Amino acid sequence: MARPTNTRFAVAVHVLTLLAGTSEEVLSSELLAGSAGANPVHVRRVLGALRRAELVGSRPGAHGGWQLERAADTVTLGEVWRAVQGDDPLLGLHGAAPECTVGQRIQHALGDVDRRAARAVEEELARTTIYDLARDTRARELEPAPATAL
Amino acid sequence: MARPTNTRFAVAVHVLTLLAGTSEEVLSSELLAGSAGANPVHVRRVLGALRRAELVGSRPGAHGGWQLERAADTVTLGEVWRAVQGDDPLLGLHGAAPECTVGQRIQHALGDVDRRAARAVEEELARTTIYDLARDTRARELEPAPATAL
DNA sequence: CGATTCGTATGCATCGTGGTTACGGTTCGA
DNA sequence: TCGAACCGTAACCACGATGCATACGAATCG
Repeated sequence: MARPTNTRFAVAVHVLTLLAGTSEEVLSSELLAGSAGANPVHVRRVLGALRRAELVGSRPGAHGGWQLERAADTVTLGEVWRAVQGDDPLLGLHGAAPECTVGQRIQHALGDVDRRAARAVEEELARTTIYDLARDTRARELEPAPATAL
Repeated sequence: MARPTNTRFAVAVHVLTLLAGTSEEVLSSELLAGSAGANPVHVRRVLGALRRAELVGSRPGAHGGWQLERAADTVTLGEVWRAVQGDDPLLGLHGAAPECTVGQRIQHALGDVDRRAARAVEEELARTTIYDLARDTRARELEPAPATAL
């Protein structure tokens, strides 16, 4: 929740955008980590989750690396979120007193609320694709840096 | 992010529901903490945020305690979320390599995505009020415990 | 066979979270 | 007037999650 020092989603989006925008066949985790500001092991762990979701593929060995498994405009941020986040609760739960029936009811209701909120997030994130980000990034990259930058 | 061990929102909703459902004038933080499965200091910290949002009020001294400042059916969970969570990022950010313009663009885009997701959560949460929870809880409390209970 | 890169386990430092204790201020009632 | 009951907040501590560093094995290419 809430206040996540959790960078997995951001790293995943960052890496996927790079993979979508490159002309290379594959990119190494070390290169991706350098751009994302993380270390290669962390990037590989995140990419492992994305591979289980069949969003990316990897090739070991010399000249190995990572590549997109699907067209960038079919990969929504909602899928990325689900791949990285799973079914973890979004809002956070708590442990009410077990002897309090009221507390149990509230916990149940909060579970519903949490699921609805998680679905709302996924639907909102589904409105953006990796291609959208790669296109925007590339477009701005070609501009001569607007005077109103920052 | 989101794997929040953060219980503030849940505690806040729990406590507000209790305040909405009681016939007492005020409830002490010790009583609220007992029901919510937390300690009084934590509850007071959460209630402090809710008071700053003018959702609840407190009265010190003997026979003091907490009470709702507004009608329960006008307090949405979206307001509670905002009061407790503030503007903290929902999805989590990361620190891209500063020398990488692509990374900066992605971070900027992720900021937009995060704000949109946070707004989606608030709008979804705004569909439920404390009164809804208090009513459901009370209604079920009066039932003779359904046979399919767990 | 050696270099490169993935895959994963392990240990570690850091930080957020919540519990605990403590102390001061406020209100009520004896 | 004084003590009890509460709020308000600070300080410290323990626990768990997160991410980094290192290491080692497996796979692939030259």
